Amino acid sequence: MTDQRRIAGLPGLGEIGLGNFAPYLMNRIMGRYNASLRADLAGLGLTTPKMRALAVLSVIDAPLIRELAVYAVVEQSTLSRALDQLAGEGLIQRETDAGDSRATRVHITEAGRAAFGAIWPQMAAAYARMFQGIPEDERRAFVATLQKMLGNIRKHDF
Amino acid sequence: MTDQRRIAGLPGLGEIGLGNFAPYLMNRIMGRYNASLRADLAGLGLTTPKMRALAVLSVIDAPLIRELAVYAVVEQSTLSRALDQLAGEGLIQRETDAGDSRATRVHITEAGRAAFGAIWPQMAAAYARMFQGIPEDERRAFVATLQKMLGNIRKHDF
DNA sequence: CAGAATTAAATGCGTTTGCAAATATCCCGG
DNA sequence: CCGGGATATTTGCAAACGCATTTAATTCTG
Repeated sequence: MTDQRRIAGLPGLGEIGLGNFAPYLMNRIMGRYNASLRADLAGLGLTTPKMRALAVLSVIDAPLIRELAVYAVVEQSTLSRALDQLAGEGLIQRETDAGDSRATRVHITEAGRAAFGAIWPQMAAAYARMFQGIPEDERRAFVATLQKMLGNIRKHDF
Repeated sequence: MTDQRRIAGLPGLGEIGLGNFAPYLMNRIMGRYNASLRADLAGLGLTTPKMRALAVLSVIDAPLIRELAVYAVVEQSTLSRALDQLAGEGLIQRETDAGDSRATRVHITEAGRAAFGAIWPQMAAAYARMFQGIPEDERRAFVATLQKMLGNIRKHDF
């Protein structure tokens, strides 16, 4: 089967090797990163979608919910429910868009910024561990490649 | 708040910028990659955990379930149930380990290889799109950095 | 070598998720 | 300016998930 595939012109996962297949490595790394963070978040009454919404909102002002869903990498229905909770806890506010009453803009509150501030050190620590021993120029090249990849994904919209 | 953080010596997410924060970019990219794949998988009666198990098993022979969980980046309890389904569909076989009767080794069947073969082209296509326009040496450097990162998180076990 | 502690895997259970459908609003062609 | 189609968000619902616990077997310790 593997041989058939290769003859057809498409190298199989076996030929590439798990440890050389970038999407595998990225899932593996982010799986750990996210699982680690989730444990920390639980102690603060946060979930991954809630934290991601706060993270984006700490940087982007008053996006529409559908934009926030893209930035935060959360399904819109999941985000909708996460925002219910965040609003109930006073960490964000929803406001109907001025020019389009279907749409909703989301604002972070001071309490929301404080909540994100409380987890940021753990995120930064996980980040630091991840890149430990990797020199600055290599980090920059890595991020530059990621940015190209994001551009590709956006363009092709998958 | 942001200023307080910086004064304390820790740059905030605002200073770094979402688009320069590697974990954010990686989550963003893999979020799309995984969501896209999930849609393709649904048509084949597969879920992400089932596909990941098959992917790893197509490359690693007869791992223990706990090893498979690590390689496949799936919670052990989730994997246990995914394996129930895969076994029911004849795509894998579970076998008690010879030297330790608590442990179970998992084997992929020919049908399992075929099932993975059916989705691999889509995975490969998503991979190709992701790295479109990125030259070979840059890809190699990127993967090398990922391998270092995986080493870091493994060593520190988070 | 008994029994405590550890490890592997499966399972119970409440929560979360994602898809699809519903609801509400907007935009455009005729 | 009316109706059909598009768009923004929410919600219903069944499936999936993850944590904690259970069951079973192994290993360590005194």
